[in-house]
Amino acid sequence: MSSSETQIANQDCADCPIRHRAVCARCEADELSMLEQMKYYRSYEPGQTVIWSGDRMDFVASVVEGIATLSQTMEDGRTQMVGLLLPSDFVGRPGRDHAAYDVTATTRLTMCCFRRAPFEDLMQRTPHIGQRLLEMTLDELDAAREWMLLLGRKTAREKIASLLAIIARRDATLKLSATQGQIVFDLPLTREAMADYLGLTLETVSRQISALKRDGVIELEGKRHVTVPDFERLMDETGDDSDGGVFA
Amino acid sequence: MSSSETQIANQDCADCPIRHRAVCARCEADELSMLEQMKYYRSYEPGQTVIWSGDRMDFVASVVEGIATLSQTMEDGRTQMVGLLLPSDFVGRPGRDHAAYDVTATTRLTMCCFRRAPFEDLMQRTPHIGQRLLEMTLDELDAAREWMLLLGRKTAREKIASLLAIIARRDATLKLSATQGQIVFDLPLTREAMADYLGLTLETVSRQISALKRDGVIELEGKRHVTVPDFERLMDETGDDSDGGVFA
DNA sequence: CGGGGGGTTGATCTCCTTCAATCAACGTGG
DNA sequence: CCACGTTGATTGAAGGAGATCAACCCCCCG
Repeated sequence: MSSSETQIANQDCADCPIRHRAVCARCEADELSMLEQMKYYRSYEPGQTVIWSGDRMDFVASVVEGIATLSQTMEDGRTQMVGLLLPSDFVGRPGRDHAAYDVTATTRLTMCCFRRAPFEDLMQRTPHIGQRLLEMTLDELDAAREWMLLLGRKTAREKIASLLAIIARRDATLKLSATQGQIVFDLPLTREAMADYLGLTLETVSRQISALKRDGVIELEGKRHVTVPDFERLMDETGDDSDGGVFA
Repeated sequence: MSSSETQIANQDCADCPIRHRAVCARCEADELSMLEQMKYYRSYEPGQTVIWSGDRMDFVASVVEGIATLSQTMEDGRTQMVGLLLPSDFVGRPGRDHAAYDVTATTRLTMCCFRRAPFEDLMQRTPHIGQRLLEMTLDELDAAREWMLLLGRKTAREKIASLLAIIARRDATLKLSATQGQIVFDLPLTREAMADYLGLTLETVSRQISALKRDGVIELEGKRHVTVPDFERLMDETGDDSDGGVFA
């Protein structure tokens, strides 16, 4: 546990923004109240480390608000992001008492935490939690495999386009706007974080973003505010086939 | 379903080589007999495709014997392996009726199959299956993330060394021999398959294997038979830190 | 003997990294 | 209020790791 995190008041599960998508999504009223009793919130500032790889981890948690990254670092400092944690995503692994990755807040972050032992205990008695966690883990596995294709086979330009497309699509779904035509959003990551995610250097990231701007695929206002005039055009740059991705 | 696969006689679950490690690992006698009633075996020849990405998939299965690969291909032919399926590994996703990846046998392959609907049905009533599947999926997710680090940040030489180390270690555990000092094993993959796994070209794979041989890290007899005179030396070439990997 | 699959090696090219300078935005202390 | 340092980003020049294109080898099999 890091020193400068803040402990904040619990919110009612009924009003929780991630109620229908997190590990608790399938829980009945009685199951939910069990979780409600044991939950507690923690918040972190942008840039703050939630946990270091190898640290003892006595809790599991759901991201309620904000964005965090999951990353691995080699001895010589090379680092690779292995996951982007968005609201409703789950942190920690039942049955594992040490963190396997570094978890870092990139924006202000609020997490809904459960001490590990009681959570695992409840999971044994509540199939709904395990079922939902399985579903979420399978989704993460698909995402990880999609990322393996990106890391192993895509060009720098395709990597950038793919990342932008993913963020754009996520943002559009969140705002309930259409994923076609013009899309506007803010980048939640620094150039360095993007580089760590994409297996590139930050200079290459910067150059490719400039190139996409020069070619009219995107427009930039400041460093972070992005306008995609034609989402289809962006998709063409990702190298993915035109249809819906994993499900052909 | 491919045309030239063979249907073979069922084996008794009690004698099954993967009984204690597959999805069925935690099942009680009664649960096991339910699975036993619905299971059927299929075999495939080396090089044969088990299923194509996008195909309808009416079954799930466990690998009983042999090795298969899970891979993704882009329209222009670039392909990336996203998983290596070894005995006891699970194929297919409950709740998904189309394959998300190409599955190909690299050796002669035997799978223990279950039709999807009855399997999902049983899974609802049998928490032991879901629990074990969750555990296995979490392991796969860890493996995928380790592979992301390899694909995104390791050099060609480190990639080859890492792959050799993984195969060597797996082989040693299988033979119950020590993972230190001299290790001998056979490569289950062609140079091309290795390239697809590592995000390299087959030429680079060949060159780096030659380099490791030249430097005395490995010895080759034929194209496939490998001797690692000093496993620690090989580990030094992987770029991973000396201690146990994911669990620091 | 011919042919093909799998593998090695060489020459060249290119995309991305590396190293470095520069810039804009921002905060801070004299 | 301005000099200064810091952080995040852009851009340039040079170099290198790995890709690409191509020739050739080995071995098995029909």
